[in-house]
Amino acid sequence: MTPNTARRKETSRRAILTAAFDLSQEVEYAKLSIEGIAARAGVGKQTIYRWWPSKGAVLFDAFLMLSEGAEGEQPALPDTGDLEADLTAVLRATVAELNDPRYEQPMRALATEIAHDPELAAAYAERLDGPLKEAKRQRLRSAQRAGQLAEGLDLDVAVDLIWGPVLNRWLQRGAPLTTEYTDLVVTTALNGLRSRATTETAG
Amino acid sequence: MTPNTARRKETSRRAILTAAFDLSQEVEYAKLSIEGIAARAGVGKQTIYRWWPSKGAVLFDAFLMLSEGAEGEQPALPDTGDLEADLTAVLRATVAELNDPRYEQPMRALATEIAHDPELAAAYAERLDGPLKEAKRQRLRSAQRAGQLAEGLDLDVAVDLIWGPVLNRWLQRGAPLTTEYTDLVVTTALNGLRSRATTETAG
Amino acid sequence: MTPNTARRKETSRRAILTAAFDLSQEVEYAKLSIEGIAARAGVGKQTIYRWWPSKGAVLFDAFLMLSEGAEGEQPALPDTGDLEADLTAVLRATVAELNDPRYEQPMRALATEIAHDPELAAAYAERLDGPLKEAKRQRLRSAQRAGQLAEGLDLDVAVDLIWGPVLNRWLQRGAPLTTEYTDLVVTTALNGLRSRATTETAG
Amino acid sequence: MTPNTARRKETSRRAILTAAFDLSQEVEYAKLSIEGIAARAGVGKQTIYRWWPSKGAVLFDAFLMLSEGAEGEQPALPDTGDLEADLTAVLRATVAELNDPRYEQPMRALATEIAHDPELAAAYAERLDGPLKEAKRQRLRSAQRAGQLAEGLDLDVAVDLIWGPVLNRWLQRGAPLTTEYTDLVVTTALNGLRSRATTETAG
DNA sequence: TTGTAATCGAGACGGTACGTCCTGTCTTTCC
DNA sequence: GGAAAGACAGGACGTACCGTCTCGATTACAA
Repeated sequence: MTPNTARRKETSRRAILTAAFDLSQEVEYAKLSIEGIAARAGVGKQTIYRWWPSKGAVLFDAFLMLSEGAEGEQPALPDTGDLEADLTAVLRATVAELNDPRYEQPMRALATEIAHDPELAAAYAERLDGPLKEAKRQRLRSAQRAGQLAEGLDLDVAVDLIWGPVLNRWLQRGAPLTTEYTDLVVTTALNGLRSRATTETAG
Repeated sequence: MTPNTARRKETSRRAILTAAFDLSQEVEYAKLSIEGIAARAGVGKQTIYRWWPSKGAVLFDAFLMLSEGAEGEQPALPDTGDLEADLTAVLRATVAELNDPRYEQPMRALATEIAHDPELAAAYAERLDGPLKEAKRQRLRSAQRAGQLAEGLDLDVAVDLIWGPVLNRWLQRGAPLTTEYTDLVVTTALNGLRSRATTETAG
Repeated sequence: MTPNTARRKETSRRAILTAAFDLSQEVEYAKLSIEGIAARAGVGKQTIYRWWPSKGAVLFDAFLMLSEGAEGEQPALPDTGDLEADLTAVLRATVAELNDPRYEQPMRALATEIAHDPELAAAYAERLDGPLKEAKRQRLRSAQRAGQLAEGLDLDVAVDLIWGPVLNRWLQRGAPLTTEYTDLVVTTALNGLRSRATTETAG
Repeated sequence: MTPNTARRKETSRRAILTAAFDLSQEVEYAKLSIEGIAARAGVGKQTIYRWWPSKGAVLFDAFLMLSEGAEGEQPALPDTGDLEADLTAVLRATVAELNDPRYEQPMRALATEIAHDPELAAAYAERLDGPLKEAKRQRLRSAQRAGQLAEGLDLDVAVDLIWGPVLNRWLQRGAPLTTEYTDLVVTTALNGLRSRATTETAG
């Protein structure tokens, strides 16, 4: 039932993933079709259906191929010792990527597929977002060890507190995603919403 | 060119919106079709195409109808004076709604339509999310006036800092959305990530 | 369930039948596809599937359209009083048609569809072959009344005895279908296989 | 180019022919596929494509295998001296076979392949129908020598006059194929259509 | 006795067509 | 003129086969 991976044709696999990624930026999401991907890749439709369970899974693998090609396995955030500066810099890069016409539509496509497909979401969490999230946690852990972050801090929550607002604003298009906004998110997340005076004098 | 709203049949309009909402929870998103909505509503397809520009717009109006029916126009967050308790309670209610099988699929459907359609996003931001966001801002403003929140705080960012992580985790399915998580988000957002000692000595 | 014939688009119907007939002579039978007919006719596939149950049924209607266009309702065989001459002439015309490149492939296509589809065969027997067969019977009946044919003769069998060998040789390609052959079939069928002497002395 | 027959695997060949024949009676003609035959025979598709040029050729060989297995090489018609009785008996057996569910569909399948494939038709005429037709001619020749059939009779035409109507009615499904019909065909073919009185008095 | 070359089962491949579903438009008929 | 109904051209779906191809694994002939 599961096809024999050994006999798989690597050139076709790459052609499909490349076609999927390229088309997802060229045509609007609703018109991204398996038929179109197969045609662009010069491949029979069955070759796609044989190896991937859904359009979203193809897209996911396309991103995976890209990320594997680009990175030297373990990604890491910059660590200059200045956490706020480092986070600000990273988020500015993220904003640039999210607004980059080469990536925006493909990323929206993947994000919405994930929103409707738990299995795909799990794969994403594990294989694409996982390493990235670990890098983020590492940077925060480093700052925590240096006494810059609260001791009892839940690092997962901390990561969400910084990236959650940004990703949510981007995906839901509440407002344009700017570096001013992300800079402010970093500062506010680090300092918290509370009035300093209140807490400090209370202490 | 624009159809005459005066002659519009209200019963058909409501039937369409009800059918759209109901179907969006019954069938998986990919199988939600205008054809299906029309059939369920007992309405000609043209009646939908005449009044709405897209499937997402129908869904949007369906939510609008629901929200108008339920609320007395201006929504407001509870204000007991204890900000953390109030936010925690509100977020717990939000989690319950996001996880409610009656709303989860329809909300995901609307969210993904928004992610691909700027016009729809603008309508959402203005008419559905707008009043809600204003209520959130109001609650924070009240706390700010009471000296509980930092003076220079950007309330839009503050709102995002609390709701962004939650909505992002829900939509991207990074992990199950629990009240433990949202409670922690509230506390962490209010207190900030930084170590108190650090900031104080640094100040 | 059954589509509403009243709203049917006549131009599409004719385009489909014309395309079906034309393609059945241009491409080899195995490559005659509904998809191809729809494309040639400039029609959606569904329009074919809506009105015809099978490829053979389309082909059948194509022949029906042709025959209705050509004939003034009741076909008749020539009746000069000389039965053998009349039959010979008719069969020569039949041979010409069966060997005519415009008709050969379409007719083979229809014949083989009939061979596998009893419903289609019944429709053929009633609507296409029926009137023709009646004309053949009529001519024989006329000869019978004139005392030229045996009194107890079963006219259905008589018709088969003349046309059966011809059609069978054509369809099964046992040997080239020539007028020499059909002339001989007519003579032999009329006279019978038996030696005259034998029967007479036996009588 | 031509594969080496010496190395051919006989068990696969038989499995293929058996599967082809069996499937041609089990599934409707349009669903008879090389893929299905290979699967049923437990054979790679290439093994079929290596040795046969077409589906019809496989079917033809399947019939050939059957006919060689059953018969002692030269078939012969019964010759009791009573031609009419002998022909009637043979045709009754033919009718039984044509109506036998074990043979009907396979025979229709072969017949329609032949109708579209001249090469296959030639092979059929020579190797399958040839010996049978020779036997029919032999029986008629015997009767002719005994003075029962007209001297100048063309035996090929004579054979067609008897079997043509039967095969044509069977293949085109004009009407159910019964022994009453074939009995009548034999009698009528032998006696001819003409009125005896006419010919006799004319003589 | 051991290559070595062809056949074999298996099944992936680029394609074509299937028959179904839906899109967005159009037309008919009723109200 | 809006509405229900639904036919229409078109396009994508996911499946089934086509005929070709490549892969080891037999298998038989020649060295």
